Amino acid sequence: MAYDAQEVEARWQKAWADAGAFEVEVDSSKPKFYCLEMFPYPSGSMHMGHVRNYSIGDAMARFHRLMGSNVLYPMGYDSFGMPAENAAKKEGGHPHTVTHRNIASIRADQERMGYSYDWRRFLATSDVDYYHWNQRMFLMLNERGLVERRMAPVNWCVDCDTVLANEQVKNNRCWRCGLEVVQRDMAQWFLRMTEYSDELLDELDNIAFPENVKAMQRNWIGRSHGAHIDFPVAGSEAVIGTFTTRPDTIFGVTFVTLSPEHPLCEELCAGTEWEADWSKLRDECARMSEFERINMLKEKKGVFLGRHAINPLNGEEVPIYAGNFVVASYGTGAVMAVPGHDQRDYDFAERYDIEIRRVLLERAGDDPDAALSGAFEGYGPMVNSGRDAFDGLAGDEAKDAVIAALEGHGSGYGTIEYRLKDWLLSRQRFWGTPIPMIHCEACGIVPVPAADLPVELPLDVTFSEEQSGNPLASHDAFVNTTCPSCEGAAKRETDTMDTFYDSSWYFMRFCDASNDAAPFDRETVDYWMDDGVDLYIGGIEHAVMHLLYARFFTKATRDAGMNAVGEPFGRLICQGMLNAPAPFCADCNAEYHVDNFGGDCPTCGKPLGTRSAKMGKSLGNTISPGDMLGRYGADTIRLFILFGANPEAGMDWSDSALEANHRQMHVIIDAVDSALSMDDSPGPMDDWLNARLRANQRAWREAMGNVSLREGVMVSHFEMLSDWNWYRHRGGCDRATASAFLKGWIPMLSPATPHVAEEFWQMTGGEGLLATLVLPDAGESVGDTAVLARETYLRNVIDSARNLRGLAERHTEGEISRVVIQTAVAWKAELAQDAIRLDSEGFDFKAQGQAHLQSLEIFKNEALRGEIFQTWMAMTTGSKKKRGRIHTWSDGERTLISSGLDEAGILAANAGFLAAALDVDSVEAYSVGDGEDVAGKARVAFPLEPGIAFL
RNA sequence: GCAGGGGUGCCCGAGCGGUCAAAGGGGCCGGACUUAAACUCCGGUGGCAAGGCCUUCGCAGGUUCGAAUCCUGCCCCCUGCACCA
Repeated sequence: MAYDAQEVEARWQKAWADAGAFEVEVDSSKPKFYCLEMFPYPSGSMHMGHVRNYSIGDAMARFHRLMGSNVLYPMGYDSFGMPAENAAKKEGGHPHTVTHRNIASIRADQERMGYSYDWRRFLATSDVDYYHWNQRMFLMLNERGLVERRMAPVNWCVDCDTVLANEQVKNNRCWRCGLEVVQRDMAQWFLRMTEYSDELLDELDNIAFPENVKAMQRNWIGRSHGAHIDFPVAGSEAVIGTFTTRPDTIFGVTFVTLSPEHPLCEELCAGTEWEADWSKLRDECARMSEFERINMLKEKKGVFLGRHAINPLNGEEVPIYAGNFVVASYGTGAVMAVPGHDQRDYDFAERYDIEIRRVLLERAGDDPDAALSGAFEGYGPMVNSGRDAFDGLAGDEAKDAVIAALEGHGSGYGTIEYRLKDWLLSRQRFWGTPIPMIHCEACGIVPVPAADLPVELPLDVTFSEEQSGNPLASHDAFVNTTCPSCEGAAKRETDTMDTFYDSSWYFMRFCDASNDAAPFDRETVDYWMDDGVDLYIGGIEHAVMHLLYARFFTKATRDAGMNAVGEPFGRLICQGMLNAPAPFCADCNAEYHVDNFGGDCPTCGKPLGTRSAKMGKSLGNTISPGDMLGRYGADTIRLFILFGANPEAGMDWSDSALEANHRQMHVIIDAVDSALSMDDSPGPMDDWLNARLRANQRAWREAMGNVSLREGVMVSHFEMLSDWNWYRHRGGCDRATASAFLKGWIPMLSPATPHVAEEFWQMTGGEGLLATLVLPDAGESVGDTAVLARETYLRNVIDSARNLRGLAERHTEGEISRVVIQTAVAWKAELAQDAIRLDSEGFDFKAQGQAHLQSLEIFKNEALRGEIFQTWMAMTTGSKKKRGRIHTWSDGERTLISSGLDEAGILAANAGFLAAALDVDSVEAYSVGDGEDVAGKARVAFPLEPGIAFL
């Protein structure tokens, strides 16, 4: 077959589309498989990261179709967001136009790759028939008390002109533009995600996410068990509330630290000599840049506020400080300081010469008065509490006792703190879902009634570079409305929703994408979402944000009765990085733009080397999918991507490997061609090929089922081929066998290289489209083990002979021209059979092996005794370095031995083939004793390991 | 600092107690085919050696009859979080 990838691929893509091959509906008679890739933002054209993501997903979708599943595999676009708005400003258009242009482009790229999406389910979140349902869901969340509007200090990005959620701030910088984030106080809309903190955390134990993703989420939620403890201020009505995870150290408190922004600070020191120092510290912290903050980590600073706090359990007065290391937004923004048992407090106490007190022992029985040379942060029995009830208690017992005492005094209680904050939802941007709320002077804030939805984004807005702020706010027709409650004049909310909201439930919309009466139908979603999305593939960058929001949302809709499942994603696969070579300076440990290839390091001037680095714009080491498609076609790229690395592993782009994969495509095509031109001539290799097909299919099913695509492709695109080659090499040429082999093989080719596979399917006269075939399980035939083992035996003999050949050449004068193979003498084979039988009965060879041997008839032969003993030991117990053969023989080998394999017969029957494989004129094979003992090999001959002599 | 994941032959990568000098691929070398190959096929690719032995899976120890695989310590790399009380 002539291979024109462009023609073949376009033709089959059209055929699949015409046949609606990938369109699915709920069908409870079949197991479902929901395969989903993380929602792409349509940024123009597809990049290699996308190609890897979708090639993995498509292979899995196609595999599960072959396995008989009803596969839901949809595609759509997360199309709200700033880039389209910025592009619209640049070209003086509307983000809607930009968005749809980009969607058309990326979709065309995806279609060229041959991905098997059910395109009827296509959706774009910026289309009103999607965001309508965002608004409906918002009303639902509001009714359930999960929406809240409150003043809050928010992270503000000046460049993006909007607020950011905590999750969207990285190192105090905007996740999108990298500009430093500033704090502002604003009225904002929140979703009360913290209502689900515990479930979000606890359910992580039960879901199949990669460990690192779970760790990141746990870390992000940051649940700490501890106690709230109130420290009254001496000579004042004020009380300092603190949070601690170590109530067992309360008797070691020697000062209390407030964050400089804490409202009590000013109250405590106003008008005193201490005020100036405090306000200096506060201002310093307020205008601290990220860089300075990191430097500051090393320097713990504090100022005394001139007042003292009272330890509620022992009445002691301890000084109150403001400290730059206390975070205002975590816990209460105030910390009880225990320098003896907290390293940070220890450092602070040393610097300001505050008492360091031991109140825990490292080991029971230690000296309670032993000085501390650093903080002991472990758990140990309490000492020096001054109260009998506590000394000696340790760990949880100690904590519980202290909490009980605090609760008894009314000066504290056990509590739990979370690092997780509510989801700040509102954005002061245009290109997002309008929040369906109305501000009425008379009635306050009123939700838009469901019947009045959707609140649509106006299309008659012109964007320009000069504009600042949110165009919605100045769009009178949008803003001015009437109050649904009093019908008076009112104004619409002009904030729009964070785009992560859109992607928090899209996987449920895909299940029922054309529903125009509700976000989705419950029965439909319960069918597809049972146990969650079966395979969710995407990047690690969503480990916290998207995956946490989506989990929260699914639980909220579950509690609203909209769906049954609580965890949206059953199995998550985070694809590894895609790397490509980039110039690298080893001395500076820096990577540079590809423009520097072959040049010198811009920093130190030394010649640059090369290193694999994450593919990206900044280094310019990207590969264009379009170029590669034009050169090699989709199938080659897909094969390269899947065979290059397993989905979760990092992967290096390599032009030479890509070319090698393209050659592999040609080799497979040649093999299929050859299989189509066989004669009707059954031969001894037919059974072997059939057995290999069955064994390979089993291995392939297992690998693919585990998403070990590299292993799967290795079987389908490499091992099947080399088995075919071996079959031919061994003289196989039967039409019926070849045809059966192709029927089994071609479907295995389709997950990775669907276009050529479909072409082959047609060439071989396969029924219908391969894309919709269900591949029957080939199972296993009883004789397979023995058939495969016989061929393996032959190959092993060839391998050993090849290994020996080099040696033989050095010890033989003249050219080697023939090989004599002596197979093991009959009594050795009988011993082997005996050993295998005993082993299967659980015989203890160490304890009874020798006695058994001595009881055998053959052992009476004194001349053979030494050899019999050696052979028996080699078979059963083995030596120090090598285990007995009964432990190393494969099932196949045991079968061969037990069935009394005629080794010499097999070798003699294949003498011609062996001679060719070993590059000699002739090969002679006989059992030891049936011919001359050439080169003394008779003694070496062992069952399945014949003596081989080169002459 | 904390957490998660890693370090395997020239390179990429599998293996995770004995069948392991270690799958598979890339590269390189040799042979066959061919007018010629950048195609394809076959073989080789740690060292010595008539079947055995020595050295090797980040470094150093340990457990075991036996360790790439298990344990301890150390070094290095990647990823995330980071003054979280």
